[in-house]
Amino acid sequence: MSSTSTHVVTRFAPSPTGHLHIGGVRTALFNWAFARKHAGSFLLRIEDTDQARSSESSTRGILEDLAWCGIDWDEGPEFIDEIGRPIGGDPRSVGSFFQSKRLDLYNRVIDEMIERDLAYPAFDTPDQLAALRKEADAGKQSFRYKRSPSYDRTKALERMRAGEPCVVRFHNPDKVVRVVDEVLGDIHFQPEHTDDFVLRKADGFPTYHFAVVVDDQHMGVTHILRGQEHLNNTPRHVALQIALGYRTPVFAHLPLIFNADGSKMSKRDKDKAAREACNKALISAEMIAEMLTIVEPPIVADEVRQWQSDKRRGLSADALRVLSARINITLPEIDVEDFRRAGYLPDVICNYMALLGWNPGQKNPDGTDLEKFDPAFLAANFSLDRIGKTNSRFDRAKLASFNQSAIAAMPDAEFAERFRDWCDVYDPSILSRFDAARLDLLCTAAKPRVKTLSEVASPVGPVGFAFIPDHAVAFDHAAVDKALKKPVDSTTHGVTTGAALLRDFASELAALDPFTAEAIESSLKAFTESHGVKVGSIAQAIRVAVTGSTVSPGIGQTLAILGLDSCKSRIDRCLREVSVAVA
RNA sequence: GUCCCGAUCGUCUAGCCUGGUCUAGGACACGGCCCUUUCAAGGCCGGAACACGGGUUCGAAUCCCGUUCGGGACACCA
Repeated sequence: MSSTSTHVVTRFAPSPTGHLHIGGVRTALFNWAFARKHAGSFLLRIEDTDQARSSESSTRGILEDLAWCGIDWDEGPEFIDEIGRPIGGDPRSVGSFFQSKRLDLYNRVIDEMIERDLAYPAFDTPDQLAALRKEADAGKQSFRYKRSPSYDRTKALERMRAGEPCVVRFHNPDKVVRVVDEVLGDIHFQPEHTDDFVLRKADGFPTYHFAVVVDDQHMGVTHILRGQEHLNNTPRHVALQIALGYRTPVFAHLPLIFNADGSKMSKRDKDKAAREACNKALISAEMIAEMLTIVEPPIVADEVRQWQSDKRRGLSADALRVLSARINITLPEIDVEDFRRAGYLPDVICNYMALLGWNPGQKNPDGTDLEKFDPAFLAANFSLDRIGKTNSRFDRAKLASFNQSAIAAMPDAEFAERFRDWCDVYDPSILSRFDAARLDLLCTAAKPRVKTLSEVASPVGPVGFAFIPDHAVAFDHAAVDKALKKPVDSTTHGVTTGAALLRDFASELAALDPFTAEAIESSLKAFTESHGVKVGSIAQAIRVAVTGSTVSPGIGQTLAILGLDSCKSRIDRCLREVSVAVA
């Protein structure tokens, strides 16, 4: 492949029938990286030839998702990203980038093909086709449509011109088709497996196979990187290209990505997880419907029952979100939007996805494999020959680990900014509940402990204590026993308890000014020295009093985040409850 | 069922093309220890894989064939 003579053009061509799937991110990313690497163009084309399933809102969502990932397209629908940068456009005048707006082109090509008998109208009804399929099935053969030898072309053309509804099929020559794939090598498909597939549907829209070939030609696409599920479509595309005298682009079929259990990653996984959790917890349809009354449109118990019993049924994204929050489960992330909401960083997502099927094959200075890199590195190092052949499983734990280390490596201020951006979109109330200084403290404490941004705001996350009202702190029994009631040796007070130490320390705390993490820590040091106790014995007592558990960030940070009033209130309440329990 | 593709630790993978340096390396996860006011992070250590069978060769994870297993495609969806 000579990189000097050809201007590389790659493309990502989603159909706008939903959100951008995480698997789509990798396909888009590889096409993007390949174009960048060769100083070519990456274009985005919207394949909206399925009139029933395509939607404009879905198109917008996909553009947003791609842009958020940092995958910018040189050509395609115009879009302004979050920092006001324009993406897309049509510098070579090859648009439109919506297939639904290219019908004239497809029809011109179809007419020419019919003229040359490269294509022909067919009038079979769906029922007839179903019967043929059934017949083939019974004969243990795979069904393939071929024009019958008795086909009367003249008559068929007359019927078509008379306006009789029909599809147009490709008159596929019986020839061996060779597919050259940069990942898989040469693959040969025998003539007996070719078929006369449909080029134009009865509704006048092109099929995927036809539109893709025409568009790739007319848009000058040189390299097609796509999922392996398209491998069996490729001989069709190549046969069409040959018949039409088109260039054959370079193909690279990417290995597939599955769930950890080997199942297909699908939107239905969210329904499955929610359904199983409801069943396990014996939550009735009525209770679920009750939880979902706030969803628009409201969902009634009958619908819930159907959803519970029928695996093929799905609840709306909103409904699933509300339900999962109410029953306190985490839904599996499937779409880019899910990962964004969960608080994964776009660069980390790109990094991790790139590793599923591609590997830079380089070492770090310490001898370990180079695995962590940014999009710029990918753009500079991406190559087809390092794409693997084996399917992979999506490992959320590894993604989370990458995200955690990326977060930990960030300066505090940057992390706080990222978290504020996240709040803006997903939970703006946090921004009004915490003043700027407290939010910064919270972020500093959370940063080394969270894997995602959403974890910062989670009541069960490492700084969850800050999101619980003072009166609602639940004191863990075992923690209370261990940190407050168990005897503690003090050189000045003899045998005492955490609770007693806590009472003493609380008054010192009240006198602290300023109430900062550093001041609290040094006051704590002084207290332990004067009382001759270990730091742990008092620190754990405080921790249990203000968080209800023995786990929290550093005690200075923990108290500073809460502020003096909240600390006092929590400590008082704890002491009260403990003494009641003791008495 | 037919066609197509694939096969290295639990998972992602390096190594394979250009056989020996591989008693197979790394990462995530897991277990242990250390550090420590808890948690997280960090440090150290550990268990863990060439699917199987034939060939070629002095020598095979690497090349060839077969078996098995896994996956994909078989629409007027894309």
